[in-house]
Amino acid sequence: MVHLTLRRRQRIVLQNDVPEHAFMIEDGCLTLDSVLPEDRRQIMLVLYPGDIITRSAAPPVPLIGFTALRPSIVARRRESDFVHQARQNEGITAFANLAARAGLHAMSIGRLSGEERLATLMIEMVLRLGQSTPGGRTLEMPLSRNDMADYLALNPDTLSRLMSRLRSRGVLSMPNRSRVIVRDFDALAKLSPLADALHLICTRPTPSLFTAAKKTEDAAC
Amino acid sequence: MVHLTLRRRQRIVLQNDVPEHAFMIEDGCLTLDSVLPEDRRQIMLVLYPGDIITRSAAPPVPLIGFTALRPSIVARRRESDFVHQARQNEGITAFANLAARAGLHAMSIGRLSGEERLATLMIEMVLRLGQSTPGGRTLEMPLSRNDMADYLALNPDTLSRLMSRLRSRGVLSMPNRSRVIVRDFDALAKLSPLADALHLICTRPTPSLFTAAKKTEDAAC
DNA sequence: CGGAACGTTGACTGTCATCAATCTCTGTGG
DNA sequence: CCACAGAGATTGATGACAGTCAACGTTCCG
Repeated sequence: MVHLTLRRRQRIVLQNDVPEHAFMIEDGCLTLDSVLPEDRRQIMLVLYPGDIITRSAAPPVPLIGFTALRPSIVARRRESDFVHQARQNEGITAFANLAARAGLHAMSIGRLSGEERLATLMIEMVLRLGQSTPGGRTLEMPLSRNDMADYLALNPDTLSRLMSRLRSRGVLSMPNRSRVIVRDFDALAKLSPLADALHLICTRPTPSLFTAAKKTEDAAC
Repeated sequence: MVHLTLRRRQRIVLQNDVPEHAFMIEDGCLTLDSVLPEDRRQIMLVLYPGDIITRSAAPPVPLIGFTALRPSIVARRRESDFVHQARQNEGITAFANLAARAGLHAMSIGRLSGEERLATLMIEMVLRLGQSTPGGRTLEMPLSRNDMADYLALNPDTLSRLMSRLRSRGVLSMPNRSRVIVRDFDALAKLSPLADALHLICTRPTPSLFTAAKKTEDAAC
C-alpha cells in the first residue's frame, strides 16, 4: 500500500493499470471527472474520505481520473489487498454508495432545472462540509466556479447568474471566492427536490447491507 | 433465496426493507427508475442479467425501484447470503460496474446533445441485444418511446424528431414500434463520443479487479 | 503595481420543452 | 374480417431556458 499526497489541482488519470489499483480517499476532497472531445468536461462525483475508486468503478472513457480539490491523501492498494473479508465488506459498501450517488447525480442533471441543480449542490456541500456559525451554515467551497459548472452540467456564465439570484434573494452569501454562507437552509432545501435524498446519503455513515452481513454466519441459499 | 417472476411493466419499489434485500437479475431486462414531483421520471440505468440491485446501491429517493421491460426473473437474497467470499466478489464487481455505468450515463445526460444521447442509447442497445441480420444489426427495443425519453432526459416529442432524423438519414429504421434495425453502425458510432466506452463496458464480461484477487493469497498492507 | 485568472453581466442565439392537432398502430369485439 | 377505440407516435408553432460571445470588473499572485 502506498500513501499519495496530492496537491491542489493535482490529477491522477485512471489508465488501464496492470495490476489495477484501488484508491481510497483518506483525507481531503477530490472529483472524479473526465473530458470529452470539444472540451466538454464532466465531474461525475465529488469524492470524500472513505470513498474508494478503481478503474472498474469508473466509466471507461479515455481521460477519466480524479483531481484533488484541496491537498488530499489517498491510499493506493493493489487488488491482492482485497482478499480479506473486512476489506471486501469495505469495498462492497463503498461501491454501492458510489453507485447510489452517481444515480442521484444523473437524476439531478437530467431532471432538474439549473436553479434546482445549484440548490442541490449547495445542500450537498452544507451537509458534507458545513459548520454552524452565527448567521447561517458556513463552508469552504472546494469547487471553483468552473468546477461547479462542470459538476452541474451548466456553463459558468449561467451558473454565475443563478448564484447572483440566490444571493439577491438572501438564501446565501459569498464573502469571498471560496467561502459560502447559507443564510436560509430551509429556503435552500425547498429549492431542491432531492434535499431529503441528500440528507440520507450524506449523513448515514455507511449503508447497512453488507456491514451487517459479517455478524450472521449462517450458510446461504 | 426467492425467485421472482416479473411481468412486463411490473414494478418493485425499493423500500426501507428490514432486512434489506439484494435483487439479482437472472433473466430479462429492467430499468432502475424513480419519479420526482411534477411527474419527472428518470431512468437511471437499464439492468441486464448479472446485475445486482440493493437499496444501498440505489439513490435514496422515495419512489426508487425497478420496472420490468419484458418478462424477467429476479432472485431476491437476504444480506446474510453475502457472508461467502464468492458472493462478495460477485457483489463487488457488480456494484463497481453499476457505479461505472451510472457515471457514464450522467456524462451522457450532462454533456451530450439530444442526438448524441440517442445515438449512445442505440449503440448500447445494439451491443447488448443486437443480432446480426441481413441489412444491419437488428434488435427488439425493450424501452417504449416514453421510456427512451425518460432514460435520455429528453421529452418524447423531441425524441420523436431525433428518431425521424436518424431514419431519414438511413442510419436506422423501425419496421414496427419495437423493432430497430441499425443499417449503418459506423455512422451511428460516429454520432456518439461515448461509443468506445460503451464497447468496453458492454462487452467485457465483468471487470477484473476483485475476481483476480481471490488467487493471490498474500497478506495485505 | 501590473498582469492573469477568475467572475459578472448584457445581448443575442440555439436547443429543447410545451401544447395541440393529426396520424398510425394494435388489440378487441361485433 | 372489419370497424372501432384508445394508446402511442409524429409534426408544426411557439416559448422558455440555458449557451455563446463580448465587454467589463474583481481578486489574487508574483
